[in-house]
Amino acid sequence: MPTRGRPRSFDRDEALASAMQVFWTKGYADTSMADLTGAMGINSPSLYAAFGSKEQLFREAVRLYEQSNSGVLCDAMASATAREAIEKVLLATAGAADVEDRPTGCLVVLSAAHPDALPAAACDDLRGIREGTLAALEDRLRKGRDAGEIAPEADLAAMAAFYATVQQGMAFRARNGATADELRGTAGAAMLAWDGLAGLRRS
Amino acid sequence: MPTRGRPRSFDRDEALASAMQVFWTKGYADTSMADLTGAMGINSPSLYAAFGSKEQLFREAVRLYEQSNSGVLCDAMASATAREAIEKVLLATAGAADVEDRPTGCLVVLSAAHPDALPAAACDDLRGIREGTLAALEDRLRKGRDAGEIAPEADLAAMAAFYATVQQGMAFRARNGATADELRGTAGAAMLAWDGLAGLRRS
DNA sequence: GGGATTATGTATCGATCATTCAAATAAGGA
DNA sequence: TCCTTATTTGAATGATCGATACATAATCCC
Repeated sequence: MPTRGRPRSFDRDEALASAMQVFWTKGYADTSMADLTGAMGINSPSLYAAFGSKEQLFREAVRLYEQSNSGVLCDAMASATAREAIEKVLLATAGAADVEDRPTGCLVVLSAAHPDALPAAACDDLRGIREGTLAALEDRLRKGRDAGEIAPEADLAAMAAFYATVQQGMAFRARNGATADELRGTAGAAMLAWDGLAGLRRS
Repeated sequence: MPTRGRPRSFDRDEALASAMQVFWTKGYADTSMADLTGAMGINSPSLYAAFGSKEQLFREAVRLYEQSNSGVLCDAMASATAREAIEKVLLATAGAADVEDRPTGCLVVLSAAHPDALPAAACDDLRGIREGTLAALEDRLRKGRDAGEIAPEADLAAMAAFYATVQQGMAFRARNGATADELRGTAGAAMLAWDGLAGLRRS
């Protein structure tokens, strides 16, 4: 927007990405301004001019994270069946543990381990994202039920909550060293509950 | 031990329990000495004299937490069947969300969301506890397999990892407002994977 | 009661926290 | 070229961090 004045000497998007990595790794409370300016390669006045405050920078980092990952969720939801969609989400979560130069475990989940340690607005942002993901899962299940893949009496909210819980648990395990293969095993285990949850169990 | 000198004016165990609650709620990084001394009702020199440092106090709080909860795990493991044992663990985890005057979610799990933010020794303690829990689950599964409840070819490590993952996910959801009933639903959902995991699925 | 010993409250340490001030610098518009 | 605007660097803000020094208070042993 501002065409006048001294031009910014750093790439705002790159700096934001660097900040996201730091928050992702250390969490909000334990990330200091020195950590951020060091990783971003700028001095604090530049950070404040470009992002406003540590809290606003965090919220923007969370937004970037969410935008970077929403594609994966959408792709998974676009699968032919609800079962495939859920399975893809879990497998994608597992596979992320193998990507190099990338912190392990979901930023949105891990950041919310101690909500009281977060600024209220940031906490609300995170909850909104989690609720959005949960709603996306439930919506996809509903479509699957309408398509006859899931019994009409199935508890779709409980089903979505279960798979979200598994995904969140996988985030913790990934953060603490679990390999992608181990997590894929867990994803597969969770899918073994599908028929029972979907009311398709042959008794 | 020291029978001489001025006696301590506070109950060390009570103070430790208070400290545990603070660490449990806010996490290690975001808990300040002021938080601790306020909750414990003592001044910082007394805290340092009795506990050594913030880090040592945290580690002791973790030990207290583990001791307070190991009974529940042992009781569950003592169930007649491996299936019951696992189910009891999950239901106990769910039920804890309803207990008043007690932070929600597992301290050991939630504290490990950002391992880099913890002192190394404390991080090792937490990992040890998690590995111990995992080993307990797997041992109980092995006993169940030996008793014929689980197929010989079942992957016990993957099975234990799955249920540990669910438990960790439940800890996270409890921390973010899930009710005990919602969590019990998730526990029940996880148990629907049992037959498949145990190799008992009738095809 | 006197001396040894340990805990306590107050007051503070240097370091680091998030944030901002001030002066120098680099661009566009006239 | 000079003015305006925006960003830069470098230093410094008050607050809070975890951790202590010191003098006082309370107990036991003798």
